[in-house]
Parts: sequence; C-alpha cells; structure tokens
Amino acid sequence: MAATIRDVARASGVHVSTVSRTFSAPHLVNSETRNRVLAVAEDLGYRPNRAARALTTGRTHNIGLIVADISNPFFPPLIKAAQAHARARDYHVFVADTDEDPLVEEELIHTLAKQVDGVLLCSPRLSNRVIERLHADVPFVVVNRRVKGMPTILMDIGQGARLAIEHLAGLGHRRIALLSGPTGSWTSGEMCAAAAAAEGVEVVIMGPNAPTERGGLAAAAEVIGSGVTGVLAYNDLVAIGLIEGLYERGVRVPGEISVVGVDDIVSGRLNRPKLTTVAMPTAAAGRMAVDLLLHSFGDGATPTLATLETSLVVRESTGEAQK
Amino acid sequence: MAATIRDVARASGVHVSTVSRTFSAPHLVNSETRNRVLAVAEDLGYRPNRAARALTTGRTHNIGLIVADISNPFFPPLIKAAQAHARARDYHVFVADTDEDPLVEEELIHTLAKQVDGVLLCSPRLSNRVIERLHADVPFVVVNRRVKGMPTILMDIGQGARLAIEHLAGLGHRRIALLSGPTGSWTSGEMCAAAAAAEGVEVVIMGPNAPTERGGLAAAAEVIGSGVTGVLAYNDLVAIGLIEGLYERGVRVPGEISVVGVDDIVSGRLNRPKLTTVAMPTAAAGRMAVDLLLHSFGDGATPTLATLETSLVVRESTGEAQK
DNA sequence: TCAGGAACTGCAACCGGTTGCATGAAACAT
DNA sequence: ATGTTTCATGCAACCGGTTGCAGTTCCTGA
Repeated sequence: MAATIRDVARASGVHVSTVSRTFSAPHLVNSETRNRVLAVAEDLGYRPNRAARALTTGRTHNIGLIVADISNPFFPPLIKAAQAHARARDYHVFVADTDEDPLVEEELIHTLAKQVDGVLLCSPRLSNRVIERLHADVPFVVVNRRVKGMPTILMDIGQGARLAIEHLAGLGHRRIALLSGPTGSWTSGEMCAAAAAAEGVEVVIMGPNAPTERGGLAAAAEVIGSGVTGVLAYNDLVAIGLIEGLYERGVRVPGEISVVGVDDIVSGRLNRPKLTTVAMPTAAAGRMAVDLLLHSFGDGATPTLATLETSLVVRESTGEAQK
Repeated sequence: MAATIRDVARASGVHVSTVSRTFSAPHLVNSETRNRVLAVAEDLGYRPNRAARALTTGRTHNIGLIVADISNPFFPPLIKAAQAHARARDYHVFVADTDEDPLVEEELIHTLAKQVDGVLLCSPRLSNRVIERLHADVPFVVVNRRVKGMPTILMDIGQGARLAIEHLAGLGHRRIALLSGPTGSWTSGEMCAAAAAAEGVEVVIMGPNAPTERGGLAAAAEVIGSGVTGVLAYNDLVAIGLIEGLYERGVRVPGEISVVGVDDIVSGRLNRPKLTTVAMPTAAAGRMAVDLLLHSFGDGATPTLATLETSLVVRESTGEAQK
C-alpha cells in the first residue's frame, strides 16, 4: 500500500541504500542524485517507516511520559510543553497515568521500556531504590524527585515553601499548619523539611492528605480544631478544597484563616478568593526534561541536575493574622 | 543486550518460530514445550520487541490521540480514560496537542499515521473534507464532530443546550446570549442550532470567542451592553471568565445575570458561585472511542455512531430573572 | 604518468520478529 | 497392514529500513 524505500529506489533508478542515505545521511549522496530521489519520494508520498528504522538503529524516536494523574491540573501544562518540544525534535510522546499507584507505575515502566528511548518520570511515587533498579532497563529523567546519579529536574519547592511561610509570618501569623501530600512524594518531603526549619513561626504538620480538593475538604475540621491562623497546603486543589470546607463551617478566608496553595493552577486563579500560591514553572520543566533526556542519549550519560526557581504569587487568600 | 527471541530459542532448545508461536499463537504449540519456553523467557527477562512485530504484522499496537489543547480541563479526563482503557487492551497511546491550529492538526495526523493503527480525533478543528481525505491514510474515530461514514462519538450538546435554555426560560429569562466557540467547532455549531430553534426565548449569538477564560472575560462588556439576563457560554472556562468580567464591572451573578457553562470541569465546581453547567460524559467518551477504534480494526470497517447523553447540573450561577 | 585519495554508489548482511509451507511422528479409520 | 488426518515443529523468506565494506570513477599532486 504505502510506498517503501524499494519503490522509491526502483522509480529513481538507484539502490535502496542510496535512498536510505538520502534521508539519514544526506551529505553522503551526490546532490543531483539526492534531489532526484527526494522528488520521486515526494511524488510517491514516501515516509520512512519508523518501526523498521527502530529495528536496525535501536532508536525508536519515542519517549514515555509518566505522571501520577493526568487529571491533576498541575500536569497538563507540563505534558503539553514536553509533547510540543519533543515533536519539534522529531520525537513522539507516550503519555501514561499511574493513578497514583506505585505498582502501576512500575509495570508501566516495564511495558514502555522496550518501546521508547527514554522515560520522563514526573513526581514519581516509586521509591528511589526501585527507580535505580529500573534505570538499568531504560534511561530516565526524573522530575520533582531527587535520585542519585540520574538526570533530574527539580522545582525548588523548598524555597517556595519558605517564601510562603515568611509571607504568612510577615502578616503576623505565629502558628500555621502544613497540609502534607501523599507518602512517597518528594515535594511533600521538601515542604515538611522547610517547615521544620522555619524560625519565628510554629508549623504543625498534618497529613498525609490526598492531593485533591477532597483531601483539602476533609482536612478542614482538623485545621479549625488546631487553632492555627495560616495554612500552607500541599497544592492548590487541596487549598481550594480546604477553603470550601472552611466556608462550610463558617470560617472565612482570609478573614479568619489565611491559605496558601502550591502549583498556580488555573482554578486557583479563578477561585474566589483568588488563591495566594507558589507558582511552579511546569512548562519550562517539561521542555527542559525533554532536552535533558535527548541530551543523555548523545554522550555517555552525564547526569545533570537542574533546579528551577519557584515564586510566590500573592492574591487574595492571605491577609493579616487576626488578633 | 536485551534477550531476543533467538536467545530464548537457543536456551530452550527449540526453533525461533516455536518461541514466536508460544507468544502469538499459543494453541499451536504443545503445552509441555510452551511451558518450558515460557519459563526460559521469564528467566531471561524476554519481552517481544514491538517494533519488530509491527514490521511484519503491520500492526503497531499504538493509537494516537489528538486534542486541540491538553491544558483545556475538558480533555484530561478523556485522555486519562482513553489511555487506561487502551493500556488494558495492550495498546499504547500517543497524545498530541494541536494548539487549536488546523494546520498543526493535519501535519500531526500525517506524521502519526505511519506509527499508529488508528487515531482518536477529539473535537477536531479540521474541516470534514480534510478529515475524509486523511482517512485514506489511517483509521479514525472522531469525537464531538459528525463526519459522514466514520465511526463517531457524539456528546449530545444540542440536547444539553436545550436543557440549559429551558432552565433559563423556566427561571423567567426572556432574552439570553449564547457565547459561541471557535469557528470549526462542531460543538459550537450544535449549540447555535439549538439556540436558533428555541421557543419562547430570544437568543442572541455572540462570538466566536476563544475557548478560554480570557475569551469569557473579553465578552463581558458586550454581554452587559446587550441587555440579556441570561447567558449560555461555550464552555466552563468561558463562563468563569465571563463571571469574572461581570464582577469587575459590578454586575452580580446570579443576581443580575445568570450564567450556564458547558463541560462540568473541576474549576466550575470550585468556583464561587458554583457553576450551573451542562455535564459532558468525557471519560465514557474516551473509553468508547477506544473501543470503537479497536473494533474497527477487526472487521471490515463498520462505521458506528454513538451518542452519549449530557445532563444539566444546576448549581449557583443561575437564578430567577430580574424584573 | 601514476600512486593515493576523495566522492559516490552498490552489495549484502542484519535488526527481531512472523508465517506459509514442508516434514515427521503419532493417532485414527478401514 | 496401509492410507489419511492431526499435531507439533522446523525451515526459510519476508517486513522496511541501516550500515560496513568494497568497487568505480575522477581528481589531485609529485
């Protein structure tokens, strides 16, 4: 049906190897011949078969992108950026969702390993031990998790958490809560570390919480009971859920309790009150992760670490602490 | 490096074809032999190479999923469901984003065509003519667009729009606005058709609007100027943006103007006022689209049309019309 | 004038599976 | 005992490219 390299060879009177080189090593073929071959190929609508190419070269020109939950609004901008960036470099992206389940994540890596040249692991829930073991099968770039000797993109959430805590402290809050995220989340760990190191404020850690608005909703009662006046939530969804839960119980934000989220998702910007939040450079992280992965194919694996800055976006969900 | 079919054959003392059949046609091989081969394969960590298999069978076991904008919260639940459903059937999914650009969409289909067994086209911006032409290259299932002779999943937005309009009419609104979506959007066309057919209410159509909250924000002035008391927006993002724009101009929702969205995205549920909206069965659509596509591989292309019902979710952004 | 390259191109093996056909052995019918 | 199936497996060509090697032609410089 579709034209193959042999059809093109026949129609342009050269050997298949010449056609092959026309596409994969143009400088090795005479420009006159090359143009003729290209014209014929164009005419026949020939496109190289990537599966066949993959077979001999061992390079599929595909990459895998594994996230915990596509529906979590934190990920789509990252996926979108990574996918566009990869495509511009002639790579296609398999996107897979683990449903926050480490076992699914591991199985996914296995089945994907043979089909891709490398995998972008975003906010993995797997332990470092397992990740290191799987690394033998396929190159990784890890996003939002520190794994020894592996190319890594980090969004500096520790710094973001410090910014958020200082912001609250500056508004006079003396006792604040940290709503931590899922066990196994590096992000959550970093936030807890930042909280523990905070000076001049008492930070009580609550959790783990599901990284969804339900998780935030469910935490409302405990937050009220704890007597804090400020909250740093694991992410914006949790923050929004929490605000909802507080409203239901008649507690006003930011009047009585101030809330800071993390991620700067669209919903937060549209929420009322508009969410004060730690903005994460997700699109940049997606692009950089692709770059790092493709780069790691080239030379002999230079593990690199890139840390991207986060920033605090002050909107309406935080205010002066109540006397 | 990785074990191949020949390694397994050698180690288990049979010919490669027997190993091949063990995996792709188990009933053709003696159960004793089969078990031995399976044991050896397990031992060597053998996994069939899909690229090689694709080369001979012509089936890649991959499908493409093309959406206009991954960041649009309407799509992630669909992507998530489709991806999970496909994986359970041993298919992997390439996700690609066209940035709402028909040209990118066309190019994407071309480059993907050779790499996948079929493509899920979600809310395409391409004209039917072009889609029909491209259909020669690769099987499609089209979601949210009616294309003659092609397997199609429709979410009945016409019915949803009628429900929304009746809801507004029931609340006493006599003059309402329809904020239409991008040119080329089938959904938008259906909504306009439903609006034109509405009885007992006057519907003025405004647009096209960008399918984002910016689009809604930008439409606020015109909505106020038009003297309508109710609005049906192209989607929830537009609705939320519009509400924001109305607030900025001192117009209250639902006090002075009622607003209905479409999609039932999370942000709408979390918005204040909570959005009244037409809920779309996105996850079901994703699963069904995968089923239809895989089914179409089997027999001789039975174009099927599935229409999924939509429903109106009444929340807080709609109320009695002002006298 | 001739050795030594450089520039092109053809040849053929190979990547890792699949599959139609042939072979041989065992099971069955007559 | 002989002919016919059925079952299990081996053989080898093939899918559509890539690539090391070798051969040819032509150019260069001594």
